[in-house]
Amino acid sequence: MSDQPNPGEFRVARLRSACNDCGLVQLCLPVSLDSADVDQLDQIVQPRRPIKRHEHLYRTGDGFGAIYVVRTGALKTYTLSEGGEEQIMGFHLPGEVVGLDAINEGSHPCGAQALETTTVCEVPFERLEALSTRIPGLQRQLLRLMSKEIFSDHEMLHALANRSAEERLAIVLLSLSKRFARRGLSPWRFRLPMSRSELSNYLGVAPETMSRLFRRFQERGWIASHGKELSLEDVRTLRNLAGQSRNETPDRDVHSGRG
Amino acid sequence: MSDQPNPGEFRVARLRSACNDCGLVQLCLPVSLDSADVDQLDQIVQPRRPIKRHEHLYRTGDGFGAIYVVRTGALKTYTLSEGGEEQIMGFHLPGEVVGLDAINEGSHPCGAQALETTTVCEVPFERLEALSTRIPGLQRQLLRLMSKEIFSDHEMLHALANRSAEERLAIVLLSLSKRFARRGLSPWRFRLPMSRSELSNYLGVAPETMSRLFRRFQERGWIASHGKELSLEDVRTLRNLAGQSRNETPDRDVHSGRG
DNA sequence: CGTAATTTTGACGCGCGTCAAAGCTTGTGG
DNA sequence: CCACAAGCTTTGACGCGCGTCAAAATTACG
Repeated sequence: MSDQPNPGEFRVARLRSACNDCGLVQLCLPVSLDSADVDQLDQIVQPRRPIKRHEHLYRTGDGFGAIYVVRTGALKTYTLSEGGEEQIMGFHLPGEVVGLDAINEGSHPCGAQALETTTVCEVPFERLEALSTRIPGLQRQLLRLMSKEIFSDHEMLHALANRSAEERLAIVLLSLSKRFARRGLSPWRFRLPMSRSELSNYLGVAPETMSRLFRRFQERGWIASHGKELSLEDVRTLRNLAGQSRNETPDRDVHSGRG
Repeated sequence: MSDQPNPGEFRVARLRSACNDCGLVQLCLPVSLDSADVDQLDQIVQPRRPIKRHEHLYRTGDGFGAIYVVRTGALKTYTLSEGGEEQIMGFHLPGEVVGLDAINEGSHPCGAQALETTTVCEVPFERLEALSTRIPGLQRQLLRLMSKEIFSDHEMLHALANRSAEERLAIVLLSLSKRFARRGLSPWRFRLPMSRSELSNYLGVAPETMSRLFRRFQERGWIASHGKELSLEDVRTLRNLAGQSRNETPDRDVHSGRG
C-alpha cells in the first residue's frame, strides 16, 4: 500500500498493484491491454500523498487537470448551495473514480473531501486523453466508465426521488455493501466511512429521521450497528425494501458505486 | 426542418444543417473541426424515419449500436420496475443526445419512447468511436458531453431528492425553458411535450399533487397554462423557488438538459 | 360521437420535517 | 491521561405536506 514515488523501475508491477489494490482496475483490467500499453498507462499515473480527514482533494471551482482513483479511505463529493450549505453528491470508496464531472467545463463543479485518511492515484487528464487516442481499448474503457456513471446516477436519482426514507436507507446500505464486497471486504460487516448526518444529507432526509431509521432497522433485526460499525442481519428484507431486481448479480461491469 | 435522407451530395451542408437544427451541434460545433473532419463525421450520421407518438426508439435491454440526437419532437427515457411500472428517467428535447448510458453494458438500461412525432439522427457508436481516435477534438467533445451529463444528473439528483414538490416543479419548468431557449424558441411560452402524469412520474410526486401544483402556480400568477401550453409569468419567483444560483447564465457548455 | 384515459377536486391520514433538549463522541490543551 | 468544549447523535412532541382513496370533469382517440 506504499504510495511513494517509486522512481521508474518496476513500472508495470507498480501499475498492476495500483490496478488491483486501488482501482485503476476500472481503466485497465476489463480491457485487453498488452504489457506495453500497461507500461504507458503506468507512466502517467501519479502517486499522491495521503489526504487527512476533512482535507480537500479539490474544491468547487478548482481548475480541472486530472481525475483521481481512490486507493484507500473514502471521499465525499459535494456542492455548496448559495446559502453555503453542503449538498453531498456522492461517496467514493476504494476503486472508484472522481473528477469525471469536471471534464465538461474544465473546472470542478463539485468539491471532493476526505471522510477519513485517504490515498488516491492522480491521472492527469490530458495525458490520459492523448493515450486513449493511441490505445483504442483505453478510449473504450474510459467511455464505458463514464457511461456507467451516467446510468448509475440515473438509477440512484429515481431511487431517491420516489422512495420513502426507509427504502432510501436500504438502497444505500446495500450499495455500500456491494462496493465493499468488490474490494474483497465483507459485504455483511463493514465500517461506514461517513457520519449519520452525512448519510442523511446525501439521502435527502433530516438527520433526526436517519437516527430514527437506524433505531427502527435495529429493532426489527435488519441490521446491527454500534457507532460506525455496521452489520447487515437481514439482507433479504433490505433487498425487498430496496426493490432490487436489477443489479442483483454482484459485479460485472465497470464499477458499482454511485458516481 | 426537413429530415429526408438527402442521399450523399452536399454532405457537409447536410451535417451543418443537422448540427444547427438538431443537435449534432453538441458534437461538432464547440470544437474546431475542419471541413474534412466534418465531412467524415457527416458520413457516419444516419438519418432515420420519424417516430410516432408512443413508438419506441429502443427498449430496455435492446442491444446498443448507436447514440441518437433528437432533431424534432421529444423523447422520454425510462426504466421498468419489477412490478412493471414505468419510471421516467429523463425528457429529451431537440439537440439532446440519448443512449450514452448504454455504452457500458452494451445494451440499453433505459428504453426511449417518443412523446410526440419525433425525428432523430442515428450515430453508430463503433464508427463514432473509431473516428474519435483519429480526431482528438471529437474525442474530447464526446468526453465533455458525457461529463456534462454526469454532472447535470448529479445536480438534478439532489434537486429532486431534497426539495418540496413546489420547488421540483419550478426546477423542471425552468430547465425546460432554458432548453427551449437554446433551440431558439421562446423561453417564456412553450408547449410541454409530456403529460402531467409523466411530469409527476419524473418528479417523483403523485399526479394529484402535480395537478394541485399547476393550479396553485396559476392562482399565484407564476404561470399560465391551458392544456399543454405553458407560459412563465413570474420567472423571478420561479427562480427563487428553484434556488438557481448556478447555471444562471443562459448557455455556455455542451448541453443544458438533464441526461 | 362514444368509450377510455387523463386530469381535476375533495377528504383524510401518515411520514417526515422542525424545534427543543438531553446524551454521547471527538479533539484539544493542560 | 484527564477535563472541557464543540460537534454529532438520539429522543420526544407536534404540525404540515403530500400520498392515497374515491369520484367527477375533461380530454383524447377511434
